[in-house]
Amino acid sequence: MEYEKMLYMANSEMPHSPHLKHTGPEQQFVSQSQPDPYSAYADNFDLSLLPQDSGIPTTVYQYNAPQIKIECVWDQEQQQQQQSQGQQQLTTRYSTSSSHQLIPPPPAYPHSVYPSPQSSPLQSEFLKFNTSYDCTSLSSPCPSLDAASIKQELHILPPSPPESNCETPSPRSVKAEPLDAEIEGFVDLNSLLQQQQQQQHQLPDTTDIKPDHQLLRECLEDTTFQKKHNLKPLALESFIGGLAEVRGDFEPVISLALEHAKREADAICAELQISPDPNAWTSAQVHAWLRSTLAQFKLPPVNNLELQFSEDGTALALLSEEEFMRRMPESGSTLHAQLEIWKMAYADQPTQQQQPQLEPIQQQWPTDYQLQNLDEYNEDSEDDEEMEVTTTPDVSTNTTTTTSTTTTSNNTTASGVKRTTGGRTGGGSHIHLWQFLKELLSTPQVNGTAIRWIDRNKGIFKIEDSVRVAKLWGRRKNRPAMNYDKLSRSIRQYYKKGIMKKTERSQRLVYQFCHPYHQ
DNA sequence: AACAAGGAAGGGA
DNA sequence: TCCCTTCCTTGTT
Repeated sequence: MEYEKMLYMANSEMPHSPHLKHTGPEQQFVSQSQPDPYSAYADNFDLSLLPQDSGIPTTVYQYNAPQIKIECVWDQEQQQQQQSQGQQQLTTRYSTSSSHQLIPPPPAYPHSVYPSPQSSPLQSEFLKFNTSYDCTSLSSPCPSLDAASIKQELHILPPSPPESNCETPSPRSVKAEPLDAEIEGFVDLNSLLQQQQQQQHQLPDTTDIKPDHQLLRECLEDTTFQKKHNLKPLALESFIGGLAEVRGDFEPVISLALEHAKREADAICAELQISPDPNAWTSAQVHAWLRSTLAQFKLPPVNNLELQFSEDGTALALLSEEEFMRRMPESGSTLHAQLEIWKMAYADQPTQQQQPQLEPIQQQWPTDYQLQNLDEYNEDSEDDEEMEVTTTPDVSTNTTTTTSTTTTSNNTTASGVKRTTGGRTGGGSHIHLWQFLKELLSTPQVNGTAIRWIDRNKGIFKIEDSVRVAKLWGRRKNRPAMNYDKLSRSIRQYYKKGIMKKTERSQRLVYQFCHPYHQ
């Protein structure tokens, strides 16, 4: 169900324009007005074309999720048939689909699970979620985003931008080979269908049997998510022109997922009277958050929670997933992943939203308006003038806007290194470059294609996408002309200051933090 | 061409 | 004064 969401793009307008619509086996696209603009969502997935049994390619990379829609309805036989019927419109519309057909996963990978060489906490969490997921919950009329769904959406992150010089494969090439560890993902519909069939076999006499992909139908017909976020179907034409053009469309989805996380967190903040910034939590607030998250995910309560976690928020944020797992084998992964989402969500906030802990109840996540600006901030716009514009948060949104302050929260980490949580002021930021790089490194789910750890213990990291890292740095500092040449010059200044050093074996784009800056 | 290294000048807090 | 930013040259990959 999650990949379905990727087909809809956040849009500020209702989808008044005619929809592409399947009308049955003929698969004719017709233009018609819809009383309910969302009613076409389920129709876009003509499940009658799916075989009832196995034998269909249901394991797909998330990246190519929209392609499953094409592939399911567009096998070769149908193509020939429809061409012979002279359905010029459809043929034209899908004339390039053959070149976009899903390439089967490499044979080295198992059918249902593509292992990730560097499975992130979020990925592992999703895998856990995927394998233990109760199919019946798919039909829930209220598909609120839980952590797993957010995580999955976070893993649809597009690869590096076209102008990038990194080695990240393009969306086209990504289909044919193992993906970058940080962006690969999959949807195993086959396992879902098998679970559904098993349930049907186990309950042969129940009247609740749902034939003909009823489960998927219910999922697709459930437009609560789309209505809630005013989403519209993704125009298939955009795929004809190449996935590169679609790349930017994924970013709103990512922001949407982040927005969900932030809003959920916002509610929890209000309930627990805690800051949205985990680094600002006291030990008691850490315990409150842990309990709340355990309850939220219906995880078993942990005995001696206070004894197990004596850290404050700053120290908690530094704990590894392994440490979480060691302390809480059943829940550690989920809690760590959830904490990563909180950290990532808070790190993305503009400075005016990052306030000291004086009034935690007033600390809010970005408003929709600010998230929109965040999208602009994240996208690779060449229009640098746009970034110079300072905006005032829109008080008409449904979150409370607080009085703007330009406080940058400085915390001291457990290692004693001063840590700044990435605030931005109107004219740039006081964040140091090395702190910014660590910030990027701390969110591999988002920035793993741009910068990643080579050896975290030694503080060695590699800039995979120098252009992107430089752009991110320039945007953070409000320096539109920033490029890697300048950024690397700044990094080299750290050699003299003892913040960074050259690696033993000099490698391009590989740097190393000096102790204790990488702690 | 992209990157590495480093000198020099200057700006902003 | 610090921390970059910007520009530059030279050398390497």
